[in-house]
This record gives sequence, structure tokens and C-alpha cells, in this order.
Amino acid sequence: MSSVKRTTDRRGAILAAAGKVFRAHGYAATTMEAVAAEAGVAKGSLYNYFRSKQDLFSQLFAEIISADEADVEQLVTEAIPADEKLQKRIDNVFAQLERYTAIGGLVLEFWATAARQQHKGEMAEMFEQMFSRWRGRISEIVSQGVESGQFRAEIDPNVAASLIVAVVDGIIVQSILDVGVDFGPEYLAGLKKGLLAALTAWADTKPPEYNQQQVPGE
Amino acid sequence: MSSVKRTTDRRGAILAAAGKVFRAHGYAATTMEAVAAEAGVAKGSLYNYFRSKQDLFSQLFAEIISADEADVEQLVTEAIPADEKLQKRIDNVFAQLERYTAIGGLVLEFWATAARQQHKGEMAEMFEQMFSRWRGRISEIVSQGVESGQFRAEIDPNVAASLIVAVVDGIIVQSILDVGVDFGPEYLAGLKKGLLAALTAWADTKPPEYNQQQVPGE
Amino acid sequence: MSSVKRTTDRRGAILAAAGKVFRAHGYAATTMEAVAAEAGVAKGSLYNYFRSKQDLFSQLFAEIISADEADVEQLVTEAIPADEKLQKRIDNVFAQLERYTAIGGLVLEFWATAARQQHKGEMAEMFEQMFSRWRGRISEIVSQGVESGQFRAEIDPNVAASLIVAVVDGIIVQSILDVGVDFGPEYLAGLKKGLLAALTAWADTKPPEYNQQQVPGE
Amino acid sequence: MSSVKRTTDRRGAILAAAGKVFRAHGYAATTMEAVAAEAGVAKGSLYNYFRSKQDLFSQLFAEIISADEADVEQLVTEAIPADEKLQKRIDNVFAQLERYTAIGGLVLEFWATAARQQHKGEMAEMFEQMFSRWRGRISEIVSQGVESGQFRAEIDPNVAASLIVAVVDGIIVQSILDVGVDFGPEYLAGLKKGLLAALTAWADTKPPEYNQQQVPGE
DNA sequence: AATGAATGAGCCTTCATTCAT
DNA sequence: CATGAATGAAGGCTCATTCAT
Repeated sequence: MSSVKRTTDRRGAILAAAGKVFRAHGYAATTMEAVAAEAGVAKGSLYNYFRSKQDLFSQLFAEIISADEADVEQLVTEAIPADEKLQKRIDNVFAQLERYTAIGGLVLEFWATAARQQHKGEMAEMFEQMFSRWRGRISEIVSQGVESGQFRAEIDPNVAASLIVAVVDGIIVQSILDVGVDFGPEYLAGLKKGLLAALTAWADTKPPEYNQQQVPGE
Repeated sequence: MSSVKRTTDRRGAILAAAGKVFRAHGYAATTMEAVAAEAGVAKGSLYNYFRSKQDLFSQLFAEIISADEADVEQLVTEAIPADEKLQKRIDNVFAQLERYTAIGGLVLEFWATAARQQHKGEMAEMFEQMFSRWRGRISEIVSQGVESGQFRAEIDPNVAASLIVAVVDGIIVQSILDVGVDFGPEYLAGLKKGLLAALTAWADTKPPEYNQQQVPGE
Repeated sequence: MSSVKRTTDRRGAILAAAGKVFRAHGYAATTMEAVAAEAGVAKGSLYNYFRSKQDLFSQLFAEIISADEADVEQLVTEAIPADEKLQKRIDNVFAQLERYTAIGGLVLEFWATAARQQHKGEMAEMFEQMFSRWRGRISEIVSQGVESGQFRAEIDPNVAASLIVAVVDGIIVQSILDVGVDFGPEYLAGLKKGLLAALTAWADTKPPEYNQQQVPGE
Repeated sequence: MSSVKRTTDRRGAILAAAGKVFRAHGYAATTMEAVAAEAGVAKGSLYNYFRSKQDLFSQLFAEIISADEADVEQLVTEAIPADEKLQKRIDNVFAQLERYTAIGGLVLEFWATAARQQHKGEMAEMFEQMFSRWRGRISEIVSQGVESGQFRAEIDPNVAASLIVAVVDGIIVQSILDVGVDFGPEYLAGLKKGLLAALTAWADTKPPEYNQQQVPGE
């Protein structure tokens, strides 16, 4: 019933091939020929489905992002305490760290090379939306926790959400760059404990004393 | 009076120009011609100082990293409490967010495009060292805090350090991607408070229940 | 009627154009652009048929050599006396002096410029084979003459063949270098007479007294 | 008395270095930098002695040719029979085959690459003169032999000389191209015997029957 | 829709030559 | 005369894109 679909799902095949090749070689070093070869089609055929290399990349990116949507959407609506929701989200990220690393690789790829030029606007928007959605969901969860009294009242859910997203992104970056961190159970436990502690406890801080430095070519 | 020798310092000029152009256009989209023009030298002159485009990029990257060294090194040895050290480091990052964003951009650039190809090994090593150093320093600070009783004893300084680095990196990434976050005083305060709370308080956590999903082209 | 298939035969056209341009300007001074222009194709098209300039040159050379094969091969098997075979071969060379000059030019070109670098081995082999074949054929003819009693028995067919090839090559070289020799009928006659005389007569010789001299840069 | 000269014989040093490098790498693949390095001077200094790369090559070539002059000049005037003179000349060539190979290599180099472009005329002239002189000297020797009755009267000294030069050139070419010939004593003996036989005997020949063939790009 | 040969703009790199010191 | 950094023209090669079949 569903197997007849495959016969001519050229677009999907190309997209999959593109994902593979872009991740392996990077945007710039990926040739349309390589994508075609991986997809098992002729070079010219690519242009029947995508206007250009840029376009292929953009659509691939959009595809990946939208696939991530449903997954997270459901979390917010579940009927469990906020702290468990957070932990569950973290667990998800770690369980799919490999997957997020792959996506993240494409993100970097994208940012670094493709986002410039013409599509800049269109792409920046995609990024912003993706992050907003993320942040929004986390923010809701934190709000729920604050309202239920689980989390401290002084907490600004938006700031907290931004920071939580930042940790996760930072972890993904470290994973992508393969920087020698062992993301084992202790790491995961440490992260969760730290996070909840930060949301339930609160500490005093000092105001900063600024100083500056130069970067070449600034 | 000390050194009127460097009448022009071509190498520095080229490096500065390269930093500017690479950051503006990305590695792949940067032409040697553009760098030369920006530096105010002839195209051929670049090759009197750098063997290739790759080499130029690598040396630029190395330059930037090494410039960051001294800056952070001193922090560890200062005679102030661990929590203040951490806050100071955070303050520094925020104060120089623009600078770190620039560096980070180059890092992404680097990872995404330049690190592949031949120099992969050499470059991966540079990355790993950079992160290790970072982590190492933070880890020392956390250790100091644990020893002095400021921070909770259960904390694993290495895990904590990794996480702290992750937050900071995540923030830098968000800054680079310009994702709509306002890194104002509240954000800074929120971060510092959360951080210290996490280090001084401690919470209970739940074990994860895993689930998986696919990425196109895997 | 037999093959309307090769509507354009790009490869052949490029090869022909390359032969023309290489001969006219030499390997180093020949640009791919010039070859493309001469062939009436776009610069990039050359690389659909030949991997590189070197490759183009090599294939051109191979083509020319192989074209020369059949021509000479038949001579050995013809049912005429050895002396006539030799004369016929000489006649052929003279009749096609222009052609051989062209080939020779490419050979010099080749030796002087292209054979260095990477393909040295592959190319040296081509040379050696070409010469061996030549020599082998002449050697056979001389052998036939010696066996039939036409030529003197003391003659070593291999040495004789080498020398005959040398004269012919020398003539081609002079023709290539355009050194002011008139290759008219008298010259041809003189060569043939001298050759046959040398093979039928035999003279006394003296042992050499050696002396040496220097070349700059040795 | 003569050793003070060396102190500043920069020109000679450069010339020697050029000979070495040109022979090793070929004209096109030789950089002025390499010549300078080999000569132990700075790149710019070359231009104090030679107008250009071409000029350097030309002067090197002229130098080598003129060095060959004296050597052969004396032979003609010696008071020995013509056949011995010829044999002596042949012996000389063989004794110095290595040297002639070196020169020949430069000749090919020159012809193949440098002779084109502007200096074509000047260079062609040098070639022609070199060959003429060669031929002239041999021609004289043959004349002497014909006059003294040693050689046959029907022989045209000019044609004979051309042919003798051709053999020698052919041998040098084979030596340069390193084509698998063993230039041992038998080869030398065979050459000398054949040569003298050709000059003292005489044979009947047949008129040629022409046929043609094509070269790609003609 | 599929194909893949053809295209040509564009880029990195080399190197002979110049010239200020 | 010596030096070597600076120059810039020139060329080989790649590859996204087009288009005739």
C-alpha cells in the first residue's frame, strides 16, 4: 500500500543523498555531481527538483528542521511536573545526541557558507524561528514550574529558557567539534542536577568590571 | 624608538585583512584577491607570507587563539574566591562577546570548511587543545571552590567545567547566529545566579527513558 | 551508411587541434585555451576528454605512434630482397619526411618538457618501445639479407639496425632543426648507396685514443 | 696568476648553475630562483648579468657551442690520412658521448621551448652555423680522402658529410633519449667499418615509389 | 522527466621581472 | 653591484548550470 510511493520518490532520494554528502564533505566541497552519484541519478536531473545548489541545501535544511517539530511539540502538553518535563527533554537530547550532532553539523555548514549571498534573509529567518520555537517551549515549561511553585519565583522564564537552550547548544557544539568530552551518564546526571538546582536555588552575584581587547581585522 | 624597523608589517596587515574578509564572506567565498585588496597589497604578495589560502586561514586562526591565551591564564592565579573568579570570567566573556563572536565565527568557518581536506588532523588538534585549556582552567577554579567549601562537595569539577564551557559556547553560538536573544544585564545576572546556584545547591533527578529518530541521509 | 554515429567526434577534433598547436608553439607555450579555440570547443570541454594538459599530450603522442605502426609492419613480410626493403623504407621516410618531422617535433617537445615531471616512467617506456620496434624491424630485414648472402656475414644485424635507425633519426633531426640541408634526390641517392655499400663491403678500422673535455655545470 | 679571476666570476658561476639546472629540469620547469640558488646568488642578481631567462639560456648555449670549436678545428689540419681523421673524429664523439649528450639535451631543450617566441631568428642562426661548421669540417676531410684516392671519386663530399653528421646526431639522440642501445666497442667498431665501407665501396640503388599518410592536426 | 555533454566564469597559484634599499 | 620583497599577468583546472536529445 505504501510501497508504490518509492518508485519515483526522486526528490526524497536526492534530499537524503544531499544530507549524506553535505555532512561528509561540507557545503563548498560538495559537488552536484557527487550528490547525483550518491542519489543514483544524473547530474542534470537534480535541476528538475531543485533550482540550484543553494536551493537544494535550503530545502534539505527546512526538511530536517520540520522533522524535529512534532517530536518536541507534544512534550509541553503532557501532564507531568515541570521538572520532569525538563529532565525528559534533556534525556531526549542526549539520547539523540548523534542525531542532533548531524543536524548541528548541517547548521554550521549552512551558517558558514550558504547563509551568505542571496538567501541570507530567508535563512536567518529559518534560524530565528527554529530557536524561537525551542526557547518558547522551554519557556512554557519553566513558567509552568514557576507557577506551580516548583521553581523559584524570581526566575524570568525567558532568560532561563535562553540559558537552557544555550547549554544544550553548547553541548551539541562540543559534540560536533569532537572536542574530547565524554558525554556519559555522569555528565548527563551532572547537567540535570545543576539545572534543577539553578532553578530551585538562587545565589548572590557581583556586578562586572569591563575590559576590552582587539581581534585582528576588526 | 624601540623598533622603527617594521616600516610596514605586511604580514600583520594581511592577517588583519584576512580576518576581516573571512569573517565577512566565509572561507569558501573569500578570494585571495579580496584579501589582497583589503590588505592593500598585490595578489602575488600574499604568497610571500603564506603558502596557500589554507595556510593563511590556519595561521590567522592560530594567531587569534594564542592572543586569547594570556588573557585567561592570569585569572586562575588571582587571590580571590572561586565564585568571584567564575563571575569574573563570565563578565569577561560578556564584555568581549563581540570579540568572541568574531572568533567563534572563524571557528565555525573553520570547522565547516577548512578543517576538512588535508589539514583535518592538525586542526582538530588545535580545537581540542583550545577547549582543553578552557575546560582545564575552569575546572581548577571549581576545584578551588570545592576545596574551600564554597561549592558542594559532590560536584565533579571536570563535569562542571564542561558544562560551564558549554553554556558559554552556547551563548556565543546564539550570538553568532544572531538568533534574537537580548544579552542584556538581566541575561547576564540570570546566568551568574543560575550558575552559582547550581554549584552551591543540588537537586534530585530521574533516569532517562530513551527513544530514537532518523535524520535524512543517514 | 556504416556509422552516422559520430556526429561531431569531439575527441578527434581536440586531438587534431592539439597536434597543430603543440607543434606550432611547443608544449609549454601552448595554452589549453588555444587548443580549445583551435578545436572550436569551450575550454572546459577539453577536460571532458582529457584529464589534464599532460594527459592530452600523452594521448596525442600515443595516437601518432600507433598510427605509424601498421605502415611499417607490412614491409617485413613482403616478398622482395632485403636490399630493396631497406631502400623502400628509406624511400618511405623521405617521402614522408614532413610527416616524420612533425612526429619528431612532438618527440623532442615531449622529451624536453613533458617527459619530466610525473609521467617520466610511462613516457620513457613509450619511447623505448617505439625505438625497439623500429630497430627490431630493420634488424629482421638485415638478418634476411645476411642469410640470403646479399649482405656480408660479419655484420651484426642489431648493430647495423641501430646505426641505420640512427642515420634516419639524424636526418629527421636535421630536418626538424631546419639546418640548411637540401634533402633532394642526390641526398637520397647518396644515402641509399652508402648504406648498401656499408652492408656489402667491409673496411679496416683503428682503435681509438681517448681524450676528455668539460661541459659547464657538470 | 690566473686564480685571482675566480673571485668575482659571478657570470661564470651563474652560467654553470644554469647549465646544471636547465639540464636537470628542462627550460620551462626551471625557475630563475632555482638557478640563483644553485649559483649561490640572489634572484635579482641574475638580471645584472643576463637580460632575461631567454637571454641566459641563449648565452649558455653559445658558450657551450664555442667551447666545442677549438676541439674540432685542429683535426682538419693534422697530417694523417682522411680515413684516420674520420675514425678519430668518431672516436672523439664516442669518448665524449656523455658530454655530447649533455649538450644535445640542451639543444633539444632549446629547440623545443626557447627557440620560438622572439629569439627564433637568432637561435636558428646559431643552430645553422653549428651544423654548417660541423658539416664543413667533415666535408673537407672527405674531400681530402677523395683527392688522395682513398675514397671513391663518385662521392659528393657535401652529401657524405651531411650523412655522417646525421649518423652522429642520431646516435646522440638515441643516447639522450636513453633508448636502450648499448654503445659498446662493437657498436663503435660497426659504425667505423660501415662508414669506411660506404666511402670506399659503392652500390646500385632503385628509384623510390612514393606514398603518403596523414598526421593529426596537419 | 532523464540524461550527460557542453559551457565559461572564476579562482588559486606560479614566476619572470622590477626596484627601493 | 647585491639583495629579496613586491608585483601582476597569465594559465590550468573546477564545477554549477544549461540544453539538445
